Amino acid sequence: MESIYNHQAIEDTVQKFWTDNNTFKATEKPGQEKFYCLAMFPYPSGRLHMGHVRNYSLGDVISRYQRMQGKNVMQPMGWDAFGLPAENAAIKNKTAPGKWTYQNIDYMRNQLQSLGFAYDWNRELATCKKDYYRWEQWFFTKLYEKGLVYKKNATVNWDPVDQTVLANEQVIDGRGWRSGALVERKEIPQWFIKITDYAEELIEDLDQLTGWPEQVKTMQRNWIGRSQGVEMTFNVNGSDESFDIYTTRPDTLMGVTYVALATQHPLSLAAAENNPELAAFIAECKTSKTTEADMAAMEKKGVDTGLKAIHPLTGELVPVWAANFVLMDYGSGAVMSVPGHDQRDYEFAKKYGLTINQVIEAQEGDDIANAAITEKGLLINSGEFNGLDFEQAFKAISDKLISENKGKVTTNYRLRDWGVSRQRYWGTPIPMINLENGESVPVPESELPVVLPEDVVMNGVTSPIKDDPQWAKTTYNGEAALRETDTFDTFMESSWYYARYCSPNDDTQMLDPEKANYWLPVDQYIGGIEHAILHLLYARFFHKLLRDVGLVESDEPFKSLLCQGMVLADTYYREADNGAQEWIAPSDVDVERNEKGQVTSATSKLDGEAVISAGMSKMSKSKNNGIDPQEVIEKYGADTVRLFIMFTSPPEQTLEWSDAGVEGAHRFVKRVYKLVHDFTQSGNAPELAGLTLNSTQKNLRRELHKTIAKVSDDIGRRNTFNTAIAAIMELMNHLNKATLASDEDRAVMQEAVRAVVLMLAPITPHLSHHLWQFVAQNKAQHVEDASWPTLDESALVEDEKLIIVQVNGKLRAKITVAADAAKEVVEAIGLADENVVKFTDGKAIRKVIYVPGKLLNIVAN
RNA sequence: GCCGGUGUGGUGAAAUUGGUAUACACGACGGAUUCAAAAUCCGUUGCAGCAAUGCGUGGCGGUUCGAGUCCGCCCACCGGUACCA
Repeated sequence: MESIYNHQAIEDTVQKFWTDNNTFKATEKPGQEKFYCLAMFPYPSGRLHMGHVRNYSLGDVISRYQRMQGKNVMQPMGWDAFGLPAENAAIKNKTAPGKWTYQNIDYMRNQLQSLGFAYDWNRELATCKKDYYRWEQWFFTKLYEKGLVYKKNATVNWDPVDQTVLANEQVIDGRGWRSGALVERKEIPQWFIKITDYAEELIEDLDQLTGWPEQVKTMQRNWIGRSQGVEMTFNVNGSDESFDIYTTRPDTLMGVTYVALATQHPLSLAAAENNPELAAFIAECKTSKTTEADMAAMEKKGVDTGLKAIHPLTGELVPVWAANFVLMDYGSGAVMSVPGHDQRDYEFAKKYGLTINQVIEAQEGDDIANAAITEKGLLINSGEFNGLDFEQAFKAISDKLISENKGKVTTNYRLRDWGVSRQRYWGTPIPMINLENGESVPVPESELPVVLPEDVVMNGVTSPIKDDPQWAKTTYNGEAALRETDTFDTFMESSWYYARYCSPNDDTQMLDPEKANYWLPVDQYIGGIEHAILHLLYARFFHKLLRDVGLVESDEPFKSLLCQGMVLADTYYREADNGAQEWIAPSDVDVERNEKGQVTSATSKLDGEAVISAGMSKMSKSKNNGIDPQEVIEKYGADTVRLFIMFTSPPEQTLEWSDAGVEGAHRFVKRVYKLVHDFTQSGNAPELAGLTLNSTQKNLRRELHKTIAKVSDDIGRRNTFNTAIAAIMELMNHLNKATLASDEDRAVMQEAVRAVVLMLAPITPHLSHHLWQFVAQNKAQHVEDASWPTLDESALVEDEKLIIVQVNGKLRAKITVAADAAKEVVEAIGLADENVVKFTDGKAIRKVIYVPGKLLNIVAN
């Protein structure tokens, strides 16, 4: 064994060993407990950043730990390869999205391999390959046959200058990022999948997911947003027209003083024909933002349509307004307004001088003159319903509406159907054909896949398959027809990749049910908390669709979920002439900070000009703030990088990236190497069995087994790898002070060194592989085939306990007592303590609280 | 806006079930080794105070013998908000 730690030589050799021996190839073994460990696959953005390193280190540590527990582990890796950044990069670098993507994959695969992750590379897949997306197309046509797919109009961001649809991310301050034009809302036909048909099951099955973080389940529950309410019809005065509204507060129905319609509601549009003010308002609203956050934050505006609606219970006429906060896409495009009891309606009514009626009793502190009374209470000013509480009023009012055939009680969901159409090139072509008569039909199975051409030139505006007059041309039943030129939302690909990994090369079917049912569900899924809703909800939905087509048996795809916190880095930008933001990498910026750490000035290293500091945000391609691990890997080695990222904080926590401390991790790795080296040089070490230990040796063994207990719990149950590493560091501090003089010393050290190497094996696998050759009992065994160290409970026994003595909750003494000392004994020793006496002298002892083996609190006054 | 989360030394963080606040590291300072440096090793390190001790976990208030942990209100930051992935 070399005396100096050479990370490069060790890591190269060990990685070659893994490759040559196919160490991590996974196969179905019916007799052995399986463990499917999956970290969310990356978008091939070009280079790994520290967020990836964190994500994949977590997955690898868990995989290797489970393998040491005797499980049949499968850990695959692949590429979420379709998406918007490839198009942008292609335009910028004058290349094709496909070429750019494949280059990135090659580079990033190398980076992953250099980090030593235990992937079964035989299962690698890339979603942009037709072998993959053909099955997605096939599945979509199955869903179409099942009636789960439909087409309807939906709103997109339209850039009127570039004549193209923009993603939300490409709209900055209401303008297109390239053209700078004011973006408009535009309605275009798009394909939808009926996720709302599964809303109930998606909410109910959250209860089965005991291995999921509560916060993620809460977010999903709120997102799906089940509510009980009443749907009712308002008739328009003096016409045959009517419209429906839904409310969860029918108890406030008697307080309705106006109703609000979407500006795109047919009644609003009709009323605008001879109302120039309304027409102007509708036109103005065409440029309003489409995202929920912008909608909620914008100023609430409206215009009176002049129409009057008939209140379904009182028959009174209430004004009908067109308002910018009501959306035509969602629900019925109309809402009832109760300004007395809804804050948004209240502010709107105050602004436009509309009537505010109070129909719920005020609680203490409420004042209808200042704000709406939004909490529930007894009804007033509601005629026959006065005095009823919420539940009674809900029932009485809904019963009345039902009996008069004007409404019904319904369960509603906030969740909307999944719009899967994108007007982009770099995605899975939607396998539909549009006929001349306006109908759409699925591409017949025999003609699948619909292949996306990869050898294209991007003009920066239109999708190449939309530009090409030939690509869409096809025939259907002998008639000329056109293919759909939209592509799928990339969440489609990421909704089933976890299942495809079970039979990645099957070219006869989407999934091999036998293999899928062996491996699924995923035992441990790991990914960023930013996917808590969309990706994880779509994947859960897809799994249920796969089940209902008969491809899998389970109800849920991911048994346990570990959501890592984002890795953040500073962001800097500069505004281009057209108002677009040009993001500058933190490594290219010189920063000055004040003593609070706030940025006082930031300048580009490239040209010395000032740049704008935009705070911390998650590492991403779009903000150009990813920190590439390559430099650190080369300098310190993969083991150090892995150890550092796992040590630096618990996985769920958001991490503001800083490499301060990476040298400390490296120092630790070197200390482990040196300890093992020195031990191997110290002479023959017998096995422990039969030896008699002195108290120093016994104490060291206790430290060792306490550490084994803690590390096993931290990794196996708590997923707190940082504290596991801290515990090993503490043990190392003890071991470094131990002598190796006697056989007994060396026997204890041998046990400790073996345990340390094994406990570190999931975290620093190259180091452990290398060191295990020198310390294993069976020198022919590789560390990948070794078992997790066993805890010796008998080594943990302690004769004495440290008791904290408090007076009135404040620490006054620490006493050591026999481990089995009775309360009376501990109390007597505690009360007699000199410093305790000082604080109890002259006071009456009111109470003594004893927490066995831990704490004594004396209450005196 | 709404939903979810986070806030503890100079820094990353620990305290697992309400029981010693700051483990383990980083940095800083002092020392050993060295011709010197790097590397390595040893020691000190929340703030105030000579000390006893007091104060101290974003802010204000509460529950409790005892609160970083539980409850209420507030502030700041992060994620999501349906076309970034």
